[in-house]
Amino acid sequence: MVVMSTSDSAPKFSTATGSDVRVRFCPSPTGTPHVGMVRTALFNWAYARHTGGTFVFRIEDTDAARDSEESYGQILESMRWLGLDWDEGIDVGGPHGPYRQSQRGDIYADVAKRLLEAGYLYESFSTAEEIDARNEAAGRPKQLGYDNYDRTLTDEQKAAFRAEGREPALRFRIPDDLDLSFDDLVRGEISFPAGSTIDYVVVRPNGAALYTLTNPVDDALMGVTHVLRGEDLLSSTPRQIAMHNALVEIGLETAIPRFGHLPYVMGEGNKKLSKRDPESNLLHHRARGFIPEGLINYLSLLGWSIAADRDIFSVDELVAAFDVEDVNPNPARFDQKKADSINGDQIRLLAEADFTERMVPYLVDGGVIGEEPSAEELEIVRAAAPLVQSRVAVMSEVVGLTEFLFAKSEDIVYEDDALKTLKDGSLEALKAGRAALEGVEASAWNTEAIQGALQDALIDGLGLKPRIAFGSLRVAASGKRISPPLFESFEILGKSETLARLDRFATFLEHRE
RNA sequence: GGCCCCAUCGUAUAGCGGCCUAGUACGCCGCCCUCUCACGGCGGUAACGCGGGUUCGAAUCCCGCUGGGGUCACCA
Repeated sequence: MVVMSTSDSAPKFSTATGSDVRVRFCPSPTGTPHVGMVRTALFNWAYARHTGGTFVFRIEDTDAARDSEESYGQILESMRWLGLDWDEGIDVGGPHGPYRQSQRGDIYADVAKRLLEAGYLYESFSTAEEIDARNEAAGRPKQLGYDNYDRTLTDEQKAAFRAEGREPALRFRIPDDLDLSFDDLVRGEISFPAGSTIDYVVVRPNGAALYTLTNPVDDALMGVTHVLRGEDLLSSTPRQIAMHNALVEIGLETAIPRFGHLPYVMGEGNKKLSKRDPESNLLHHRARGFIPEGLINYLSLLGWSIAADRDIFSVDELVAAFDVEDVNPNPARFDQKKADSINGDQIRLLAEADFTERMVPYLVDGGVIGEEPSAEELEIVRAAAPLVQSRVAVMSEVVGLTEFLFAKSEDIVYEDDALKTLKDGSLEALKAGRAALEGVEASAWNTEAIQGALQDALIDGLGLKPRIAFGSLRVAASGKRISPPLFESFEILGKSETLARLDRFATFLEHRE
């Protein structure tokens, strides 16, 4: 028996590897940047950098009703903040521009015309209401959707519709008896049976091309070899492959891109992390104090891992190790605690000077220092940095931890939980401590001297437990139960400010009795 | 409902037939360090959804079930 080869009609997928790899990130600018979107951008970028290929960045703003310039700006800013640079696309240009789909209308009109002439597209006059009505009349479940009704419209029928003033949408004709299969980069072989994919609209009656056309057309024109995108697009892949087949046939491209569907990023419960959820908002994470290194590190752990026994790594290490084929297909939950922990680890890895610089905008935002910080303020920031670097998981925490260093003694607020830690003898310790510090020469006012004086007077002299001895001093200085190391803090405050705080707190305690 | 995807500690993952009495990290608990809190160190808690196969041997391969998710727009 002779087995007929089907290879002539079988789809030809890209075989590009190494520096021939071309991937793209193509968000549509609706709403604030979402962590799932960022993770998609990250994996595309990492794959391009890993292979030495090309990373294309284009914007799919074909829906004027939903797209916004604000969102566009936020996406660009986020990409730059994260350091995800692109080789072709927005702002940097390239051979296949423009890279905003809203500026490529003529291109889509031309391709649609060629597709229509070649018979891949047909005119469809059915409205959603008419389709529903027909399904109902035929006892066909409404969920089955479009019924391919307009495929067989005669010229007379079309003319009649036009005579009524109706203009057709353009639909793509899905081949009837062809299973649509592909080898997913992260999931392996996936096949959709013939008949499970229905004809879909690619151009509106007003001539506006839809994502269903613009996305594959631009991938073809821009030479994209690997499409790495969210799992939510998985079920639309068969119709895109059918479209790519047509694009190959009309000579717009030579091969179909390979597809890889990245797992969802889930939120609480079992739902996709929604746009409403603050955890999904990249800007929110940045405001809280995620550093790019931390966010990238954590996000790459959602569906991927660098090694069996390690999860803290640099962006360079990610690039060196990343391969889409290693991506895990199951959905991952966004775990804020783990994310914070990873971010804290990355913060600790920062050089002290780098960390110091990064503190500044958070301190400005927190109202702790001025928009244009004074030299004195910056000096305090510099001195405080090493005290807090190992104490924060997110940068915004530096505000609460250091604000007392910039405050005036009269502005210190003694917090309730701090006051509760005070035991009998606190006032005595406070006064003894004050006396001891009074004896430290202003010219020798440093951590060692401060610690020595306090140690001698309170621990050795009065025989107090360190916890008792220093507890009240801590509250006096910061008003809080938790603070950076005491002696260092006193050094930064300076002798007179330190004594003023001890005096003020002593007065406070006496009046409270 | 049709079609598709997914299934290891609470979470993220390692594991791609024997190295697994299942490793790591976060979380949680305990201890140590310690002027508070962190950092750091040590230890503990906790998982292969179920049922059939295949195999000398299965977390790993196959089938079924169950469970979860997605998608069925003139949005992207």
